[in-house]
Amino acid sequence: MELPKAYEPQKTEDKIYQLWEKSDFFSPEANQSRADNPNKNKTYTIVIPPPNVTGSLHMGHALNAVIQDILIRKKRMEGFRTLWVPGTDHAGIATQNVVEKNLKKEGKTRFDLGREKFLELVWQWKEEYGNIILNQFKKIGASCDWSRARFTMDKDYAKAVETAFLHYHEKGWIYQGKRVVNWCPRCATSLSDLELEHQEEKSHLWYIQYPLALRQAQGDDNFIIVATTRPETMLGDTAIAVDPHDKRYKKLIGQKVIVPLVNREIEIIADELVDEEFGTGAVKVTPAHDLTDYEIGQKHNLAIIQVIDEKGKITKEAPLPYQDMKVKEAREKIVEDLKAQGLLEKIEDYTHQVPKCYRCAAGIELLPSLQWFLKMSELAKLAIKAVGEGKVKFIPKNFEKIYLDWLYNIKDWCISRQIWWGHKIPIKGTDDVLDTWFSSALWPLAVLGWPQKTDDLKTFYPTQTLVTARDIINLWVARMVFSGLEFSGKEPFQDVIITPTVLTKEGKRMSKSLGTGIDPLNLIEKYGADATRFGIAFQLMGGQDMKFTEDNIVMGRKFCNKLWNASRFVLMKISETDKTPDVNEKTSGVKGFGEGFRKSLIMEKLDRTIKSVNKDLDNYQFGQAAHTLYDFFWHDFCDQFLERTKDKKDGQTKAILLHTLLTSLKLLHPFVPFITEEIYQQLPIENKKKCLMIEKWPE
RNA sequence: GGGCGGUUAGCUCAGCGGUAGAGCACUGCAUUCACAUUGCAGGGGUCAUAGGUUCAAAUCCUAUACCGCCCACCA
Repeated sequence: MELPKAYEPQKTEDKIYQLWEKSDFFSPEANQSRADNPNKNKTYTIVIPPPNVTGSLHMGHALNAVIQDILIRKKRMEGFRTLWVPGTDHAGIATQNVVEKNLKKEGKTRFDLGREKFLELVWQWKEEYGNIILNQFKKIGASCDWSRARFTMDKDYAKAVETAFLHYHEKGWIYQGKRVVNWCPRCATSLSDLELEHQEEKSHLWYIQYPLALRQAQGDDNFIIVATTRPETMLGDTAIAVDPHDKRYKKLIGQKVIVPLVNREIEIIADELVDEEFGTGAVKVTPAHDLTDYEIGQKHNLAIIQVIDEKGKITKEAPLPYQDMKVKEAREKIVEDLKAQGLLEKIEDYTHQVPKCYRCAAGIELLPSLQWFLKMSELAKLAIKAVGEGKVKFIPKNFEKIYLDWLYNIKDWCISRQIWWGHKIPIKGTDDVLDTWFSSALWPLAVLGWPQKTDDLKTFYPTQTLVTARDIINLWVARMVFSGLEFSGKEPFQDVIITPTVLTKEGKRMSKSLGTGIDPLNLIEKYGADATRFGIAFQLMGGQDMKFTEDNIVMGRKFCNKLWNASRFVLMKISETDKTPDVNEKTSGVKGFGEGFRKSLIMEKLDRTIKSVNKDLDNYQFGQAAHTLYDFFWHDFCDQFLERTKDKKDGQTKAILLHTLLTSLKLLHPFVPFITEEIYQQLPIENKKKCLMIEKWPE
């Protein structure tokens, strides 16, 4: 068979992917063809981190998919019953926002449509776009079992969510209460702490005089000054607090002051939570709109006056002139009014971190709201223990700290959201839906059929390896660990590989809105999926970040071409005689070519390469393995050995050529599956399998 | 404010106690014999800075400076 001179990925990849899909070897039922397979009763399962139905493939997904595919393909060749479960996440707020945005183009809001109609639209969106990203995973060569694809709002999945909720409820861990929560005025919903993003903002510290209700003795100040970053919340002040040890204010404790503009009389109280070093050492207390203030309020039995509502506007609890103003307007007017009354002592520049919604970047308000909470103390203990005892391991290990720090300081989880797209809270009279992460937390269990006692659950749970990004270690990974333990008694996975964050070459975050992203599909189109995969893998050297450069993909393409042409050479060389060398799975299986076969330099190097690649992959050192394979194949095999065979025609040389090529193809297959499969299909070997994908992995 | 990671050739990164390496880029030569997406040869680095440990430090320790990320109720 004549191979073209240059490898043409565009002509090969779809064809090869179809070959694989037709073979059914992506499913664990079909890939156990070898009788001599010592691993045939062992399973190896990965569940994909389900991408949001809003998105399309970005470099983070590509990186994530490449790693998982390398792992699963190697295990499959080792004879494990491998299962890689794909799927998508309904991504509550994110998806709802996308659909709302579309609606806005027609000048409508979701409230114009009503809940039912709006949800129909979201489902339509899901049907239309939900699988796009999964199809893009196919482009990159992902060997998922597509027949087992799941969506977090499938009917069965909803059953799992309901079961989990009711289980917690029965245990008394779920409660409803009015608490000060993070509120996104744009999305009109509560958010958990993990759903906030902090952004630095240049603002001011306003120093405001609060006049004392009773005039003090001559010579004393007749007011107390507080410093605040949020003057507008003074409308809801119900106390002034100072550090109990602060000598400056000792004699004022217990005195009353008048809240300017509001004319409410409030008390000066003492509380340990106040830091005498900051500002003036006196702080206004607004229990309705600040967590620390809320805490102080609880201790001192302060009234909670809500002056900001769910739309980010000033409520009727505030004086008339400010009512219905947006927070920002109210702030400006209040500062002006204070100035006019001579109560504004000074304004300082002040830079601080302000919370924003992680889905829409709107400024977060803290306000009292009736929400559902999940008690976390016992669940956190489970998750801590799993990592503490080494049942769940993070790679790299230092990410365990992020996980543990969060769990040690855990607060109860606000699980209700006031949006429409999601799992409804299974309690009558509640229209709220669950935090999208409540359902994601059940992913490894639910995709395998839990709470039903399915065969899949029995066979493939717990899974082995989770490959994910570090920004969802707590949001997702920690919650999967305690969910898995609570509902099955088993950790949902053993190893958690935290992938590097893909940055631009300049070291900036890749972002769609900034236009700094690189579309992996463009790379695939331009260089081929294998080149893209190899380029990515080559760069996976264990750093926390990865400044992405296309140069590596260029390298990947060159390497694939080298692989292609070396294979052409070997095939030409072999066809110089009629006799096809008898190459078996093991080096020793090559008959009739004498001792020289095993003792040749190239065979020794091949052997070292096999050992090295196995060791690296066992330790998840993907980049190192790729480098080793590159060096061996290009420099040892092509530059050295292959050059020296050009004037040789003996059988032994041919056997070594074919054997080394075949072994290299096997080792390279997890990295560059398409081209290796395409070449394998052309090899004149005995006992040829239907696909390289299920050939025996070299050990 | 706390924590984590980074700072090595023009660029992206390995090396982590014993005479500086790879890919890409660059220079010269070769060439239609698997591959020009090639081969051979080569140029290029006081390994962020300052101290310290050691016979020996890019590599260990301590500071400092930038860069990135995570966490945090200093109003």
